[in-house]
Amino acid sequence: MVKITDVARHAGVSPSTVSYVLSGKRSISAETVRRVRASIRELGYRPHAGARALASSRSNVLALVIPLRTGIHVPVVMQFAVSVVTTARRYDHDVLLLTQEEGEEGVRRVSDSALVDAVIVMDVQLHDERLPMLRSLDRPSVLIGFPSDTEGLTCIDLDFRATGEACLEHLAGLGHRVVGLVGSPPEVYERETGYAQRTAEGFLAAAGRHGVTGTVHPCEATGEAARALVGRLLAEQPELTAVVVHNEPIVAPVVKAFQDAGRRVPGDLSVVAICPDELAEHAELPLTSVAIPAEEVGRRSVELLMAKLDGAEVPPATLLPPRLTERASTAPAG
Amino acid sequence: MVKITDVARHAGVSPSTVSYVLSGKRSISAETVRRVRASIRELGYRPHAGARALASSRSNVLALVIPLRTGIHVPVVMQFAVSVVTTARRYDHDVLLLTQEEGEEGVRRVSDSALVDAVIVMDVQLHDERLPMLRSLDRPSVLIGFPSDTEGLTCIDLDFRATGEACLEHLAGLGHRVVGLVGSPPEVYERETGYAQRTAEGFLAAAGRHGVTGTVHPCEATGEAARALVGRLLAEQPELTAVVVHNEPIVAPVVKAFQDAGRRVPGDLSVVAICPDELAEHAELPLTSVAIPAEEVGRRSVELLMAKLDGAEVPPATLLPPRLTERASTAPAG
DNA sequence: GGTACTAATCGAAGCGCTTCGATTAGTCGT
DNA sequence: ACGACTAATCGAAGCGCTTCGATTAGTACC
Repeated sequence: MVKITDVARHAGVSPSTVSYVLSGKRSISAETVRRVRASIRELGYRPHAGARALASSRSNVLALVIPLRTGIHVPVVMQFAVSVVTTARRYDHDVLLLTQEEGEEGVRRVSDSALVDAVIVMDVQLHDERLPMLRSLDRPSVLIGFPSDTEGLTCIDLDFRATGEACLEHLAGLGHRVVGLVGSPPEVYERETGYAQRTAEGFLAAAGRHGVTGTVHPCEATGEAARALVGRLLAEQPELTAVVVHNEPIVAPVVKAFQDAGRRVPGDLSVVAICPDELAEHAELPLTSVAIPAEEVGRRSVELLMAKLDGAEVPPATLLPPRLTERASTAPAG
Repeated sequence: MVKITDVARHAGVSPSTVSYVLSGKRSISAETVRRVRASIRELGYRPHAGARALASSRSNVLALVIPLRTGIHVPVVMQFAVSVVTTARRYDHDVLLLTQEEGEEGVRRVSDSALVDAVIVMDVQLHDERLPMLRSLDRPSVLIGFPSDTEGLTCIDLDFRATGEACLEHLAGLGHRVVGLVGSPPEVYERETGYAQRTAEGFLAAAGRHGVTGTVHPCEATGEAARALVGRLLAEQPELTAVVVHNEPIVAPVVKAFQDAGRRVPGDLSVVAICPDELAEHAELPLTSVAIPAEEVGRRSVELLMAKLDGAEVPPATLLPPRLTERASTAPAG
């Protein structure tokens, strides 16, 4: 193994000079920098990560905690993880993968042992049991999702309230006057990630502002439940001309149920989905949708962490604006 | 930060004794072990990962290189990654996530800097450009998939040859005499992972042995291509009573195309898929299939690496036997 | 020309751990 | 009772790096 003293000898300087060339923390003459760089290249030198971490108390590794719960859309998690890794590399950091299975203990372990410098936690619930641990951690962290109490934390996520508004406003703009929100399962509205409530709030608030009749309908994530709900909607709200679907697994079933009931999409009924883009794109009928911006959330999380590691103040809450993409499932109200 | 000397003082022993209690590399009296353990717990001591890595030249971290290419089934990658992380933890190791984007350079970097002790590389191609690097690496590695030249490497994967055989034999056992293999896109049969060829070989070999007419049909991974192929099959092989589909994205389209052509599945036509279990299970019609054993591959990869790190000899090639699960898409030949 | 800088470099200490003798007691066999 | 072990423990060296003065030389100012 080639070490810093080898490089130093080869370049005719002291080890500390090599270190300063690498870190740029002191000024070194251009000529010396050149020689040292050449030696490094020639010898194929790589600083020993452990030694560096020990001496500098920085490991240049981030921990990423990914969720395993069922009901999580796997491709989105993956997209997010890739984005985190890619961005971390731009800041000369690597990413350690932790699963939620290990829970609190895992984060504690890698943090207390100084294996990582900072932590990203995905899929944070409204009343997440990991919050006290994250608050007491002596390393910066970023949460994906908003707990009910964000005191002392840094959170980032899609702005679901604005998303609910955007969906309704798109439909209102097309002339729809009676719009339903097909939402998450009922229990999600009490606990969990909080995004369900926020979407509904935004949806209803915008409906109020635009004089649209908006109603919210929680729905289990099964095809059956979706068909049953559509049946009820058709019976009870004959004026309904559009729905927003915020429940990934049943996006397709809902559309199909309306079609099977003789409604043409988007001729008789417009549909806006809140779901990953590739799901909306590759549906039988490409759907107008607001995407989960996994790539951006991942990138921004890392950027926030880097700022925190540099000792900078960062906004405690980052809400990403929704982007609505028009596809083939929405049309002006007939 | 609490360090080993703190624990030593608290327990009334020397630091080296604490270290030996932790590593078990020398015998320590039961009483001392008890006291040291108690102090560790009481003080909340965690060895500093960097210091440990520096002193022991072991980081207890594995690198996992995941693929990003399109055409890779994301949930399988995820399942695999989770299995690697979970198993690694059982051996007191963590997992560093690398993307293929970084390529060779990434592996070199984390390996040469002693950030990781060993490497797992997913999605290895027949003529993978990373092979020379992996061979020259001074750390153990395990490849998921078989390159054409496995000299000096440790590889593991589903036994695709046996998989092709198993599919055909299942159908032969049900009395089918003319069976088609709907395979990967044509180009995959030349380069890439080699699994396509092996499956086809096994399929044809078994067909020969059982006196079955077996034919192989490469197919692009689009619904259109699938429909076109099914049209041709129906026209050119009227005797055909079963197909094996080894091309994830078009499993459903192929089934649908046969149904649309008036063939009942499995009444008139049996279908065996080679694809992830959850895809076969959750299809409209649950499909008889051979699964990609992602969990097992992940687990075994880590076990192989741990053995190599212990200096043990391991088999250069591990072929996992296929498991065929009967579901609703196969029936005796009418 | 002397003080006061800044730029460039070096040497040494120290980060927290593991590991290799060395040391001390105790056990056994004869 | 004495050499020959083994079990249990300690002390010190050293892993490869960063960082903090200290040092030297050169520049600027009045």
